[in-house]
Amino acid sequence: MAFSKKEEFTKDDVWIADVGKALSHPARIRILKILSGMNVCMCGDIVELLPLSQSTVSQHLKELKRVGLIKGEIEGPKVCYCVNEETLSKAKKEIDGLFKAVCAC
Amino acid sequence: MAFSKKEEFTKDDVWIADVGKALSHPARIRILKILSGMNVCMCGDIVELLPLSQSTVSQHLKELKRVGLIKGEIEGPKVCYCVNEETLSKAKKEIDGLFKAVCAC
DNA sequence: ATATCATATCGTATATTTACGATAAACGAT
DNA sequence: ATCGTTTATCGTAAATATACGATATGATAT
Repeated sequence: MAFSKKEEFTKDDVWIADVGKALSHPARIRILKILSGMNVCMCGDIVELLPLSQSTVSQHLKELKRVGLIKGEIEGPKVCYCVNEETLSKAKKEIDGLFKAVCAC
Repeated sequence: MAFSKKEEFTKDDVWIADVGKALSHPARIRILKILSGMNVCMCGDIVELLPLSQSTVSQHLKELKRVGLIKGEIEGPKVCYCVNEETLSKAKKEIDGLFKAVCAC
């Protein structure tokens, strides 16, 4: 973006777009699914389930954490990740609202 | 992406990610909302409602069209855009499914 | 034929994303 | 104190995304 114009949009639209961005890579969709159901899950476990290097997975986790869709608790040398139900719930509501506003579905 | 590894994920995950990408810019969220309710809408009308140049808006429309969230019909010299209820409906269902899989919401 | 209008595409600059290996940082165990 | 384990960050390269002005395209009207 040759200096992005995101300031010129509403907070709501920017937030939905941010969630969209977090969901815009299949690895991150996969990570969310992996974390679901589990109470916690280590980064290393996720790395083993994905065709990506440890550092790349760490970046994807960071992006999901940035928007708040997951959270990570440091537990000794490990970090235990889990989905953030609160933000996910908010995201679902916002996206539902968008679809409701945009089409009859 | 130093040659993306998207082939290594499931079709479903790639598709949801693709929808996420289409929704990952506030201008495109805005465009969807603008098109909603209207049967059709010209590109030029949208340009006037956004703080972006005509060529940039055209690119955003192209991205939305790529995933199928909107469609454009050529009508004389104009192109009339409208939301694609069919794809939006599918997108809503898939995203709902993701959220249902991922959290209790 | 030519002028006009609407839109897409091209060329370009800059920013961001994705990916990796290598290294650093933080902790527990020996 | 040093070692192994786990994760984050740095450095880097290549691909994409965002934005714009300029130009091309395609259709209608004169």
